[in-house]
Amino acid sequence: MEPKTNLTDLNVSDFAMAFEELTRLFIRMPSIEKLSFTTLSVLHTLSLRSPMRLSELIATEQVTQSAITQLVIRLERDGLVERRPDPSDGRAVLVHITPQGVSVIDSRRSERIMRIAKLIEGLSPEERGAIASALPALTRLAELGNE
Amino acid sequence: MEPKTNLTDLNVSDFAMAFEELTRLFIRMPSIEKLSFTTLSVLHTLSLRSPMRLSELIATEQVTQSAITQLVIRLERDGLVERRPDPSDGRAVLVHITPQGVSVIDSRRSERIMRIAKLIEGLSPEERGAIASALPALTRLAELGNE
DNA sequence: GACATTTATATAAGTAACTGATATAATTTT
DNA sequence: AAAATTATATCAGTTACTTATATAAATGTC
Repeated sequence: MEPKTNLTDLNVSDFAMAFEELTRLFIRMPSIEKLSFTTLSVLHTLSLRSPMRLSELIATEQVTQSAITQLVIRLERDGLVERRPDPSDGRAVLVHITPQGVSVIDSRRSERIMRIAKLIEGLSPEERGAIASALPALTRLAELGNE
Repeated sequence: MEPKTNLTDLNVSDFAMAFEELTRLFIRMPSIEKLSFTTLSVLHTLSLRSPMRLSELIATEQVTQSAITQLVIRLERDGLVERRPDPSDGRAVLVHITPQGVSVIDSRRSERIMRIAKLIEGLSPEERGAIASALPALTRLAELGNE
């Protein structure tokens, strides 16, 4: 019998190392799309909540207001979002994700899921179980990270 | 007593969703550096193994050979790597990471570790334990992903 | 062992996506 | 109403990419 390690405290450095690798792996995964990282991040944000103002998008991304304005114009040109006026504020622009925009995110997600499934096949049932048990905690960690 | 869920099979879609958020969180984390994603990725690769040929770096990144050549020239200009001839092949260039290059990676890593530590404080001991138990499996998953 | 092919990198020219500075127009504050 | 603030757009300049092509060393051919 192996010792119960469930109460072992979490070594932050080990965690960071593991996630450094996983993050790289994750980012590289869906290699088909030709969209930049920032572009995909904006689309992803909009896939969680749409519409959003340009100013709200600026807060979530790490680029300037000018960059977001131009990026959203390109996204609209490509049919992935629509820009509409905000009835409650004549200055503002509400960015709506289009069905086509949603499908970009969805298809990337399903490609990622397929590839992850292949990797997971290489794990033992115990390893899979350990990850499954940690998922709720990992999800909560991500939530904490979004303030 | 809670049911033993260690043998529960891992739901890939849940896993992908959790990691989608964690990846975004992770990427945004060290916001100080002004280096592009590809640049940091090359530096990180070199922090794991140095020297490497340009051609090897091309294989690990998702940009063209031309882009890598230019990127490494910029990294050398900034003192983060050195380009030296390969004694065993007159065509090749060996890219060595410099101490300054290593320190870029290290300081990003420690900043990330500090921020993660803060987040982890918000988890319960049980949650921390669950993640700790999953770390070996997650590390192996990342290894599987690197072929 | 010259000749053709392949491999490793560099260079050139063009483009896309950013930055910083400034402009415009709507809203809010005084 | 005027002044200050906020939300977005525009402009000019820069950086990091792309594709196509060049160069030079190594390898394979006969």
